[in-house]
Amino acid sequence: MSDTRRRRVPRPVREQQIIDAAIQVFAKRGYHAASVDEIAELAGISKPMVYLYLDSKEGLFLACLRRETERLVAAFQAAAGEAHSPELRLQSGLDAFFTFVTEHRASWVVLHRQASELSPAIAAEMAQARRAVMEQVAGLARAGIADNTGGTRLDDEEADFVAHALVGAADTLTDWMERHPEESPERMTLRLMNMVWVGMRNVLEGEVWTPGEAGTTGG
Amino acid sequence: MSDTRRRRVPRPVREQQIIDAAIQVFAKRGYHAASVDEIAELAGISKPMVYLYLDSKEGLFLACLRRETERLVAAFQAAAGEAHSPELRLQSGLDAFFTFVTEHRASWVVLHRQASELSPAIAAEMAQARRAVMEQVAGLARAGIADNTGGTRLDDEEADFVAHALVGAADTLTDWMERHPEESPERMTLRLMNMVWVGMRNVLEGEVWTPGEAGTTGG
DNA sequence: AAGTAAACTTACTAAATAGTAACTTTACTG
DNA sequence: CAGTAAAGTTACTATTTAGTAAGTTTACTT
Repeated sequence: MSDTRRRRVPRPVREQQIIDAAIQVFAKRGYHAASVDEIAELAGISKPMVYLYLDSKEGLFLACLRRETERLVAAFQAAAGEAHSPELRLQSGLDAFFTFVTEHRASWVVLHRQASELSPAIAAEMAQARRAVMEQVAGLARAGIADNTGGTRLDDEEADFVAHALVGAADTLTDWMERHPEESPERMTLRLMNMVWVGMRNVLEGEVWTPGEAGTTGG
Repeated sequence: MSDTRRRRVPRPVREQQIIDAAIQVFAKRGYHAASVDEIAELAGISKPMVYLYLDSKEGLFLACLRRETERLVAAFQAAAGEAHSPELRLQSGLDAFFTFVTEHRASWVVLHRQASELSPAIAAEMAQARRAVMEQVAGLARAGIADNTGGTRLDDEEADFVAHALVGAADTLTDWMERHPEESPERMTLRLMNMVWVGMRNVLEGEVWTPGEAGTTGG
């Protein structure tokens, strides 16, 4: 309402608007089915502007990928950095993740659900972005469990296993969240921690689950 | 070597070969980037045959989706059906899942990593296929936990939460498996059960994880 | 060994769309 | 109030690729 006909937007602002639009369209259609024309239209400009500012469709996608990865990792780190124990850091980090995904659903789709159909250059950058997220979680898992058990340290392989399981669970749980809009990110985190935390300790303590011993360890 | 120039294959056989090829190409390139020409060439025939037998690109993709979903669900059910307790059924089911994914990696990519970029018709079928898999796991989770705790029953919402977390974890763990080829499906299942099973019981028993109580319940 | 139906091909059309060349318009500066 | 650089446009090309029409070849029957 402040300015209905605000043409002539300065470049840095326009670039972000283009990326905003691109994220929506990429998420909705997928990389190939997304047309640069549609992105340009949603951004309120014509196609050549997109090419002038972002070089190519691939460059545009990479810009989206970079910006959103940065935002997600920043949110995760900011949240985890505030907490005082490793366990609380994992909680805060998961919380930040669910909050981010709730508020930027399209971003997450772009970041995570475009595994195939991409050029090698994009695939490489994608893998790296994924590794960055995974490394955050793996770090917390490793530190958290080591702390709880008094010094024993998960080796990188096991921490990585845990991180993959956690990120995967969190990812798919975003589908569940869509059908349960009443569920807050905080409650999502609690539920997931409930499911996973005790088990994570078990893995480390050698308290192995074995088929057939159902119910003998608990309650 | 049995027959170097085996032209003129009967239709049912050729159809399966086309679907085989399509799965590889769809998994490698994604739905849109995959060209019917490439699929035809990989199948050892020319493009019009694909259209004659499978109607359209969409029909071809749906055929892939249906056949592989059927196979996965069948493998899961067969494995789970053999076991005698709900807990063992979940174990067997997970085991079957990891085995399937190991042996048919491309199928899993097609089934699971093509969320966007699809026509409404395909998206609908995809969602249904996903629900079928999810329902298997949710059923086992519900039954398994109810059994262990002596009759208390997870409501559908919670069983669904658990199922989403499990399927999501298993999905992303396939990435981890790729970098750990020495890890058998059986060991994957054990690790995941270790991480998750005790926690699942906790969720149900109201043994709530709360921030700050780290390490008070365990060893 | 014809006859025939199923298996298969070549060679096209039509549409979509990434990317560009050549231009026009606005806002700001001296 | 010119001059100019940044912001923006229209109108094209070149390529890719889903889908088809019209024809050819092989295997199997009688």
